[in-house]
Amino acid sequence: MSEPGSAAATPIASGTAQETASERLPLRERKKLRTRQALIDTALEMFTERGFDGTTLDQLCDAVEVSKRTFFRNFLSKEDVASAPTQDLWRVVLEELETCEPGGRTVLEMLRDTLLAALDQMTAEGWARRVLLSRRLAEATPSMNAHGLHFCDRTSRAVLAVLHSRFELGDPADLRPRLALDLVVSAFQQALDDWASRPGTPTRASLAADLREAFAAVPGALTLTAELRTDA
Amino acid sequence: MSEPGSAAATPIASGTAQETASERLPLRERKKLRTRQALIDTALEMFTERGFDGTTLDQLCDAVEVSKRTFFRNFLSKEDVASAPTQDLWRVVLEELETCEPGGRTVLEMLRDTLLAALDQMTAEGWARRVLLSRRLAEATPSMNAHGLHFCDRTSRAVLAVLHSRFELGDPADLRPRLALDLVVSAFQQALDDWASRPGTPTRASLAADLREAFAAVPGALTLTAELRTDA
DNA sequence: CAGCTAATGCCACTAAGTGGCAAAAATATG
DNA sequence: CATATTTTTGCCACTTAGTGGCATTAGCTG
Repeated sequence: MSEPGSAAATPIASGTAQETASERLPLRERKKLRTRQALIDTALEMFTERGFDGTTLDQLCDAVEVSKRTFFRNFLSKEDVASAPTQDLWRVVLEELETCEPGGRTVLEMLRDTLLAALDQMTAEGWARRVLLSRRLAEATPSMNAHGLHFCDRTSRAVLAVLHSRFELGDPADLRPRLALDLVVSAFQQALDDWASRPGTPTRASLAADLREAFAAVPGALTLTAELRTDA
Repeated sequence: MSEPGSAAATPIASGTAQETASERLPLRERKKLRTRQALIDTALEMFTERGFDGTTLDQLCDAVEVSKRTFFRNFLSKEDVASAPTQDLWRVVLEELETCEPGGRTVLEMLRDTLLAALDQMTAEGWARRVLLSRRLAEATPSMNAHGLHFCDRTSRAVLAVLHSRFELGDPADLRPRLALDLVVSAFQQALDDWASRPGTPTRASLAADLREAFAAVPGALTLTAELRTDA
């Protein structure tokens, strides 16, 4: 059980009041989650410090005191461990999408709001910092960028499947839903880039602001025109 | 000289009339191009036959009678060789973009027309078939899909750079150009998917038709709305 | 405490990708 | 035509990502 791809998707109903969502699990599960988190944190640190290619899996596993075999029971690849933070967000997006109501909005607006709602739920300690490191690594490392893009693509298709299963979108061969979705992804990526390249310590709130700004620019993209430069 | 990434970007001015663009090169260059093309063709064949992961580089190199070292002087990775056909198209898109005139069109229209113009230039024998095989492989092989997506991303940025250098697009932090570009990429991918999944033997002309259709759907993507399903 | 289950560690193995250097082929030069 | 020069190739050794098998350990259950 518990294949690498699917994170910890087995949260047991909580007993008391406030819990970090990982408490009250059987000891075994908690231990698993701890090593998983240790791998993510240490990987982000080491990759940032010595570079992605400059860090071997053996070094990472030594640092966390875990066998390489165990690493691959938790993650699909070396790239995978470093992109885990972003994957958390999209997993929640998918969950949100399962229960949201259209309420007269366009698909684009609905997806934007879902994304923002999911972002509001990323309350885990240090999440913003992890996403930041992850993003910067992706920019600097081709293979990580490729992996992230691939994940994005798979997630897009999953989102599209949920849209089609829950909503009436007419002809399944209609190209518009995927165009709208790719627009959402584009806005998200762009917001993330801007957010990550800003100096200082970005917060979840500032990411939300960047997201809103990116979405606001969408309508203008269609009518944008260009003039030949006169200078240079 | 001649790094793996940059294909044959050194076409010498032709002497006589009609030439396949690779003639009249020094013998050495022609030989290089021949082995390169042999690697591409054989790779597409073997990958399609026995699967991408079911074919080792050693097997491919044996079949073409070339050392593995030579393979890596021509291509960046195992994935790279199989996505060469698509890369050819985008290289021409970039060239076209260097000389095109805005002529009152929107950026979106200009990019669409450039893409169609580039497509018109893909006259190499069997190009359509190669793209078809390449695309189907990408759909079936995660690592190839990731590689293709990464290439797309890099190319997008290159296109964006050309746009900014040649045209007056206002604030460089403006988000609209990239949104427009990602829309173009989305339409392209979608057209390619539809084209490749159609039965029979797709042609360049039918790809052009799919492309026009995809672009026609763009404006509707913004205003698309959804109703909750009543069935199921 | 005994017995079961599942995660882990260890070992050996395949295959992608890289670097170095000598052999060979193509081109330029006398 | 022979030779010097430059470019390309082949070969070999090496690192590292990723996988499969099996014994061991640690958490769970009656």
